[in-house]
Formats: sequence, C-alpha cells, structure tokens
Amino acid sequence: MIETKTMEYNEKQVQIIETAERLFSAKGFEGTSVRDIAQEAGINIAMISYYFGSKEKLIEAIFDYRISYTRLTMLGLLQDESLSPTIKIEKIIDSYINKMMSNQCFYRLMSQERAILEVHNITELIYDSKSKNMDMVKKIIHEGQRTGEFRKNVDVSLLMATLIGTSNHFTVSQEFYRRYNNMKEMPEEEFQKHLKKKLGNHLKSIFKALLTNEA
Amino acid sequence: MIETKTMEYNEKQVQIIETAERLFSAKGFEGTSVRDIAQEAGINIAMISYYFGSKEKLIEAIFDYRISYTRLTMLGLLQDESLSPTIKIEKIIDSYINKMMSNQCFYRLMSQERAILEVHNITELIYDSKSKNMDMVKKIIHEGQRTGEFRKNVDVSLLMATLIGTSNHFTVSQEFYRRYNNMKEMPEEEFQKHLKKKLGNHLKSIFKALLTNEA
DNA sequence: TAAAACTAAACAAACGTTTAATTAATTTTT
DNA sequence: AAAAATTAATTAAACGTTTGTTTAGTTTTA
Repeated sequence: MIETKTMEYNEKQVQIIETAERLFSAKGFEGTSVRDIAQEAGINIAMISYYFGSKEKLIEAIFDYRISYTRLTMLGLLQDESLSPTIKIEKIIDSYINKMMSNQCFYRLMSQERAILEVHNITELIYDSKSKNMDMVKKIIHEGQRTGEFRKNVDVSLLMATLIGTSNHFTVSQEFYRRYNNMKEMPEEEFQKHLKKKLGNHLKSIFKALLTNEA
Repeated sequence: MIETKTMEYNEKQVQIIETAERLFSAKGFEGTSVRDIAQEAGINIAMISYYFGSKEKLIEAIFDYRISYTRLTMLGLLQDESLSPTIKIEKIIDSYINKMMSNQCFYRLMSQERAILEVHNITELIYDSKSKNMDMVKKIIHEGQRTGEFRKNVDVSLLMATLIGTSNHFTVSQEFYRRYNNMKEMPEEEFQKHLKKKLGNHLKSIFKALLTNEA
C-alpha cells in the first residue's frame, strides 16, 4: 500500500537533512527558507533542489530518514521470549523516551506536522509507523492478558496517546518547567537527565495502574 | 509583569480573528497568507493591517481573544467550598476536555506554536496562563492532601503534562483513531461525543490512580 | 573525457504592507 | 431637521522583498 522508500543518503544529503530538521523544528517548515538551510549548512541553494528535488521532498526525506532509522530498535523487543510483558512495556516506555529526548528536533517537527491538517505527503508514512507501534504494543498487552499479568479491557489507543502525548508535551514545555520550578541554574545535561527520570517513573506508574489487576 | 491587554474586538475583528484561527490551525501560521484570510473572510486584504497592524499582531489577537475568554470559567471552581477536592479535579478534567473539544482549531494552533521555538510575542501570554492553571490545580491538590483524600508526593507538572498532552494528542490524532479502529462510518457528532467520554474516563482513572492513597 | 558536484545569477510568483482615493457613518454646526 | 464637516470603513492598485526553483556554466571526481 505504502511504498516505504527508505533511501540511502550520502554524507552531504545527511548534512542537509539534519540542518533542515533543526531549522524546521525551530522555526517551522514554512517559516524556514531554503536560503536559511543553505547558509546554515554551508552549501549552495541549488544543492537542495539538486539532491532532493524540492523543499517539499526535503521534509519527506527527513521523515523517511528518521522513521526508518527509528523503527529497527523496537522490533527486537517483541521476539525476546525471556522478558515478561511487564518488563517489555517498561522497556518500550524507556525506549520511547530515550528516542524522543535524543531526537528532540525531530519530535518537535513531528508535533508541528501532526497539528497541521493540510499536511505534506508524509501523512501516510506517519500513519504506517503509528499503526506498527500500536500493533506491537497491542501484541504485548494481549500476551500479558494471557499470562494474567494484565487486566482485561485495556484501551491501547488511549494508552499510546498518554505515552506519546505526555512525553511530547513535557519535552516541548521543558522551558516552562525550568522557569516554573526555578531550575534555571541547573546545567543542561543534568536537567535533561532529570526530565528523563521524572518522565519515565511517571509513565511507568501510570501504565502499572492502568494495566495490572487491582489488588 | 505581563500587561494583559484583553482588548475588546468589534464584530468585523472577531470575524477576521475566527477565520484566521481556522486557517492558521489548518495550514500553519506561515503557511497561511493574509490573502487567504481576506478571501475566506470576504474582506479586503488591507483590512487586516487596518484593524490589527500586521499578520503578527493578528495571531497575538487570536491568543488574547481566546485565552482571556477561557480563563474565567475555571476560576469559579476553586471558590466553591461545597465541592471535595476529588470532585474538583474531576470537574477540571471535564472542563479542560470540553474547552478543547469545542475549540479544536485554537488548541491545534496552540500545539503548533508550542512546538516552535522561535515563537511569536505570545510566549509570555501562554506562560502566564499555564502558571495560573498550574497554581490552581496545585491549590486543589494541597487541599486534598490536607483532607487526606490525596497522597503526598504528587508531581503536579507531570500531572498537567498528562492532562494536556494526552488530550491534545488524542484530539489531534483523531483521524488516525478513526481509521485504525474502523470507525469511518460513525457520524461526526457521535464520534466527537465518543472521544470526549473515552478521554474523560481515561484521564479520571489516571488521576485517581496517581492521587488517591493506595488501599 | 564523461559524469557528478557545485556555483552565481536570474526567474516568475507570492508575500506582507502601504498608499491614495472613495464610500459610509457619525458628529457638529447652522 | 438639514447641511456641512469630520471621522471611520473600505477598496484597488502598487510597493519593495522574499520566496522556491531553474538555468547555464564551471569545477571536481572517477
């Protein structure tokens, strides 16, 4: 149905992709000009059309680049028979948070694109990726229901909305969090670790409460 | 600190504001031209500069218009002495979901702006509004901790991130939800009611699990 | 020496904003 | 109450920039 291109990109193309990703996430797709990108990446404007065809195709390349790169890591989890569903869910939460925290530009960009209705040709790519993630989590939860670890009547859509929505909002609002909690002085790296830990524990306790059987 | 303008807008200005809000939310701020807005609102392009000064000031007017309009409703809750903290929290959840579901364009636009770093002059306005919401919820939770309804060690920042993040993500991804769960045939109004109910129950059970003392 | 990588310059189209003129509404003066 | 004066609302056209893309030529690589 969806032709997943998953192109190979050369060094220069990756350089352009990562520069564009950073600028798009900071100023928005329409708010960033190809001249901005060219200047920031230290290349000629024409190279963007030369390598990608258009600005539109460039953002598609960004999503192609990041999504194909991201999917691989999660798949290994499912096969591992030695892990209990509870542990698998915990690992998925950690894995998602790690991906998001170390690719904040991309997730910021994805948040923007999600919120825009008349969207670029990446809608199908995102839909496809979301479906696969949803299917995977569903499988694990069904597994947990079979073993008796998890309760019946779990709404996976809302569970995923909570994982993704809470994580995104918390990350994107980190400057508010810093100001509101008077943490201006904390070094950036330490602050990021703090966010990760807080967020991880929070989501795990939510998932535990929603998944496990009442005592 | 922040001069909350809370201007009065005449009929024509409101018409422009609401048209712009709809277009901005659908195509993004930079993706929408003043000509788009003028055409859709059935007015001359120059009227936008005439009434608001610039496109930039127009989006500020949108946020001024919506945020000042929104804040009033929540405040009444706090004063009501007859309601228990538990009920108050439930009412806040319902109130937030209702506001969001009946102003989807505005919340979509706010999601976009939140995700963009180099943002417009509305940052302070949003920060101010968020702080006030946070303070209010904090107050209610402290009240619940005094009465013994709520446990100690509640992270209000993460609680709010879950309320706002989950709600936004669920709403913004409603088309995915429709497709993934084969609900294409359900009438729009019924579908919206369905989302509201699902989301409300979900968030209430999360808040209950995170706030109340373990049995 | 052919293909690939790269460049400066030019392209038309679209952008937000302003101008100058006209119509509509309101206030002031008779 | 009518006429005049003043302000507000509205318009079409033009403004100078900036936009994404292309061209035609040059340099580099294989």
